[in-house]
Amino acid sequence: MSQPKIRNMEEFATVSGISRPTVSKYFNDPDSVRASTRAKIEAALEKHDYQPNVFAMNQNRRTTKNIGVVVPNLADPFFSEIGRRVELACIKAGYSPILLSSHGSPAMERDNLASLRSLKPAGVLLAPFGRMSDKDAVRAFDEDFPLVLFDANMSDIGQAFVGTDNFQSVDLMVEYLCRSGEPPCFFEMKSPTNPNANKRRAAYIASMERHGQTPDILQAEGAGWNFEEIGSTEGGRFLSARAFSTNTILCSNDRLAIGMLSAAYGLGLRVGHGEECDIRIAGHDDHPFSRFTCPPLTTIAQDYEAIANRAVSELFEMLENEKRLGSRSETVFEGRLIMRESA
Amino acid sequence: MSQPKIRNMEEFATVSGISRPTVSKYFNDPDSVRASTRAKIEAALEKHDYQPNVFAMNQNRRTTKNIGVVVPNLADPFFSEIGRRVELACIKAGYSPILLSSHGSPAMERDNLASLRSLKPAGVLLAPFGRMSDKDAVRAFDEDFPLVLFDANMSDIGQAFVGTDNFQSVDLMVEYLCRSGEPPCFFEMKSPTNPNANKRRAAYIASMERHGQTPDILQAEGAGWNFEEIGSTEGGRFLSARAFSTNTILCSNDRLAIGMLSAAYGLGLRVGHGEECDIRIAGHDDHPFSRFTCPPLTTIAQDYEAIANRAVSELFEMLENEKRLGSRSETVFEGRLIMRESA
DNA sequence: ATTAAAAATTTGCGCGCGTAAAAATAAATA
DNA sequence: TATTTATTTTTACGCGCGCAAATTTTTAAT
Repeated sequence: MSQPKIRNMEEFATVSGISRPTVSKYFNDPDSVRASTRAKIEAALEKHDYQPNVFAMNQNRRTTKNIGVVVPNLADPFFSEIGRRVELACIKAGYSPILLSSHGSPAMERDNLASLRSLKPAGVLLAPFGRMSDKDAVRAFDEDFPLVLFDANMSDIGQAFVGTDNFQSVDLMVEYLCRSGEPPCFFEMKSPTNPNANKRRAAYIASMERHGQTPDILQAEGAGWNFEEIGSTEGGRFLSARAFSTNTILCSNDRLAIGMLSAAYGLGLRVGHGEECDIRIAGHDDHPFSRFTCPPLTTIAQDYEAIANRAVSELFEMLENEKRLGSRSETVFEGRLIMRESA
Repeated sequence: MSQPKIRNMEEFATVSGISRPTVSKYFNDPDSVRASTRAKIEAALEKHDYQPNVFAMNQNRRTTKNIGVVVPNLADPFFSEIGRRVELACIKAGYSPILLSSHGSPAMERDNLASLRSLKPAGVLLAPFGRMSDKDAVRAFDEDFPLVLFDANMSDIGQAFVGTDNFQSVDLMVEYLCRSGEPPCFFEMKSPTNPNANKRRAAYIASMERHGQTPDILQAEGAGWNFEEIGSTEGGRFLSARAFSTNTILCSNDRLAIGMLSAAYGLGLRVGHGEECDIRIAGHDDHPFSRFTCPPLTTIAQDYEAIANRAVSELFEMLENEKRLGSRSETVFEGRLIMRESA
């Protein structure tokens, strides 16, 4: 922080006693210059607080240090949580993450990818809508940039996918519920926005049959992202109509379960696994608030940290190898059963 | 979408039959060129899908079209909601919002402002931590860029502030609670991270005294952003110690209230305003999930939409006038009482 | 038709940096 | 010390566009 303000890299190179191209090299990778040179530059940095012009830097670069991160909806705590972890992992690796939410709209997902194009990102981490996504747009993007999908898979798109093993996680829950009481019914959205929902339904059916039970699936009308609202309204309707064949309900995700809990409360039903309880309700995802529902929600915890870290490391591996791998990798982490009072 | 790909503005100008500087002018403001010229350019755009290089554009521009939006914590639904609305309002106005979360850390708030500097934003909308913020950094930023604060105020920083009138909103709640039952105690964090918390405490005291009641404030130990956790643990402790002087508790915000509800449930207390209930619990903010708590939470709704829109319009007014206004404007919107079952 | 105003073009410079190739220097090895 | 190897410097060019001043063309008004 001295008087004469540094205006550009040329001036900074002068005051640090190093040539400009070398300084440029330093900023692209501090380890690529000799230790003594690096020390000189960093000494100068202490005094003069110069930082290269981002726009000029990226103009001629083949690839920038930008990493695009696109999630379907930041208002959903699941995505805000996983987005946060991805963001931090990128910063830690020396990249500039750009976190974009599609606000629940597949059209905006397309727009977000278009915006990212102009930022020449080194790579992109995308949690796609899935079936609702503009498949052509995503595929085209995949061809132009290193792309890693997380949370929701799309067949043959992206160099890698990282998510949760829904079959394992749902089976874990079904097994627990069957063992500890009546077998679960399954409550979900009629037209789910997310491919995981379909996998969970399939997993539920398979798991129930394996346990010699008959699957019972109830689907809520309604579209959009107001899952709590839908869970409450439609779930309440089913509850008061006694539409569930058993006293145990497995919801496709925690947000539906939270709505269902609200409906049960409104109907005066006692939720839980105690003797005096009327029904059991379980969810999936370990939503940040599911610890504080009444009663606390039994659910499956996805390993946010592992998913985020693996997605990032998959991408960075691609970036280092500089070339697309021949094979597409799919990584799924196991879910953990979180036993609380609701089931 | 034709064969010969357009590489730069020069080429695009050629195919559209317009000179490059005029095309440049068009991209900076489509209305600044003659209608016939605009038509020609847009016709060419249909065929050739060219878009200017963002980095080259911003390199020499005095001011970019970037708008920085910084919130303390996107994991908090309040900020994710208001951030979303601000983002959309910016896009609508033809700007490029860059939404940054400080993840609960004032140090990252400082870093975020530093990152924004290098993006030469046309203006910045900041929801600061307040007392915890790096005041010097924010003030310095204010001197270099058009800055509008929202949600939390900092005296004499920013050209404008937009938020909620805590005195009005808390008074509304206190008045309702006093009228409909026992006067409220006040539950809050001992060391709040947000200036609104202090205003709400002061508002509570003032309002209670106006109603001829004695204020009773209980403060929870603990720091950080796990408000539900703190509300549950500390709130539960106070509840079981019968530390509250009345049966009515006004929480400083909804997240604390959600924790408190969870604690009350654990203790077997019936929450609500009915005859058979033990305590009443109320919150503040109309958190997206407060409709689905058990029982649904009585609270104060902040006018997210109005705050976001006003903050954006305040900023854009500054941008148009091109110069800093002499006076600093402060706008606060009234809160609405949302009566549900918890109080 | 003449004039004035508005818009478009031409010309030309420069932004701040990436990058490549060749030359010079330093460090590591024999 | 001589030689090899790794870094750094020099030199030079270009990226894609903003911007300003002067000139020309178009449009509107008289």
